[in-house]
Amino acid sequence: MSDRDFALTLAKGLEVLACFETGTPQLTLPEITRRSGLDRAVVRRLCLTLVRCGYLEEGEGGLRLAPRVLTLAGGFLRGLQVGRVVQPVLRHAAEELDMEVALATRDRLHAVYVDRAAPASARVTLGFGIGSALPLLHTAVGRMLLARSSAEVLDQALAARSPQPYTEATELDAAPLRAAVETAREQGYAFARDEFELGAAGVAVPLGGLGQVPFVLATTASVNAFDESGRLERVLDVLRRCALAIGRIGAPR
Amino acid sequence: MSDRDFALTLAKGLEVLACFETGTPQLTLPEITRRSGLDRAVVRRLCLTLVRCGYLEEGEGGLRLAPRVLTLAGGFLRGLQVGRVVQPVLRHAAEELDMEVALATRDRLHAVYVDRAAPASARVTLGFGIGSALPLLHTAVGRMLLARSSAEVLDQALAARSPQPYTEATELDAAPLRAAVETAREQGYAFARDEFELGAAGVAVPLGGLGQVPFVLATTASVNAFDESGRLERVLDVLRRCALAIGRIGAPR
DNA sequence: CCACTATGTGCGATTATCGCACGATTCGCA
DNA sequence: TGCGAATCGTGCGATAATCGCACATAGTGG
Repeated sequence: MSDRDFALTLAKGLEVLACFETGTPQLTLPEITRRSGLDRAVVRRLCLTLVRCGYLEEGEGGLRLAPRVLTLAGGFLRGLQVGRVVQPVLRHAAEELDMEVALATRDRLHAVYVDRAAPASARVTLGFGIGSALPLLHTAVGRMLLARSSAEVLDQALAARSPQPYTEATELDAAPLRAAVETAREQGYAFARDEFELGAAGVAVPLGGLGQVPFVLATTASVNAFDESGRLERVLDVLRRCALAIGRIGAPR
Repeated sequence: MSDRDFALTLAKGLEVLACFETGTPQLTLPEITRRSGLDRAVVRRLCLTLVRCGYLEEGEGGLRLAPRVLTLAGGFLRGLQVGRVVQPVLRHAAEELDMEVALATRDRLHAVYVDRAAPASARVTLGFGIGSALPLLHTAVGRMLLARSSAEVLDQALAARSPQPYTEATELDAAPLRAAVETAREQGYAFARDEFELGAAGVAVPLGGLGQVPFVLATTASVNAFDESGRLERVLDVLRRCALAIGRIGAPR
């Protein structure tokens, strides 16, 4: 049928795995069948394979991801030297700014946290950690990532944007969204507030990149944290020094 | 050939992915061929598939894991409510003890960090973060996990233990290792020092479990942090209250 | 009691996969 | 420059693995 160099069975198996990316703790066989659009018998056999390979495990009334996927992610993180070089820098910046600081990259049409640090004073968390996926269009991280991605990606993101707003401040029109990304590219940083979470604001700066994929450094805080005059400049300053300290990610090997 | 309910191609593809778990940043096609033992042409086609599905990306002279695996791990973590409930508890405990605190589980024959927090004062890090894999036999985390796993797992771990010691203090004989695990089971906590990293010591306590797989709470510090009399008791006390606060993991859904 | 949904699995046809083989290319080293 | 080793790309025929329909069972709720 399709390509000679494309293992269809593998792709379907990965498709099944991807059904769990949404964070649903448990999925039943019929649910996976619906989400993937594959044949019921095929899904069953693929799931059995995934269980035997240790990527899924069966709970009562459903399947869930196994710790195996963490080990895989660990391989990714170690390859990037996240534990040794990134984490200390983020921690330091988080304390200095008294804000949450994160390193993020892009997976398809989402921004994804690669590492993250919060200051000791932080009492409340938004619940985003390593592997959390955020929208590209309505967050500072996402817009900075888009500004450093190809035009095609921006088009795809706009085409795929959800018609439901996250908050009352969510921008839904294409033109202003394009403009926001363009602004981020021109001024070298992105800023967004209230569009994704009411009361939250974020700033993001670029950080070189690994191959095609851009990385960015971002910080999140409650909106009023940026009210103070000069605060934004200070945040940008710290983030940029932070970016220099981390350097070209994954480069030294 | 083999089972009717086992997708061989999918298993081989996962095998290829698993080659990257060791943390090697880049792998060339011939290297993957060697590690996996598969046919060269097969490896090539599987890798092409993995690239097209977004799990691998091609760098100069090699393949590496793509951010996609992070998104997958994010699904696992969200399913466990790690971001919202676990992380704040760990952070609090880390500050209270002024030590690194981690939640870990078992993947095959390794302990793997599910989440981790370090106190603000921490200037030096061992470089272990989410997804890091630690040996089961020579760490406190690992021994507590073994104490809560089946006897078969312990046997497998002993059979697979590396003949090279990590440090001069690494216990290599089977009998004392079995005894250490048994001790951990009896006294309800595990302690280890110097066996994995010279100068480092760790304590671990159980935390209920999700299905078959046990979870444990662990803390790490330099050996002399435990010299002070009564310190161990205090650490155990905090860790156990921490375990209660997290509760039966993944249970409330 | 029936309709609906979930589940397990046999089996024949299809076709995707395998893995050898041949050829091109690059690179290091003499 | 020229040679050998290693990497790489990819036809192609045979094989066997996969597909997906179909039948059968069980649990649930109206």
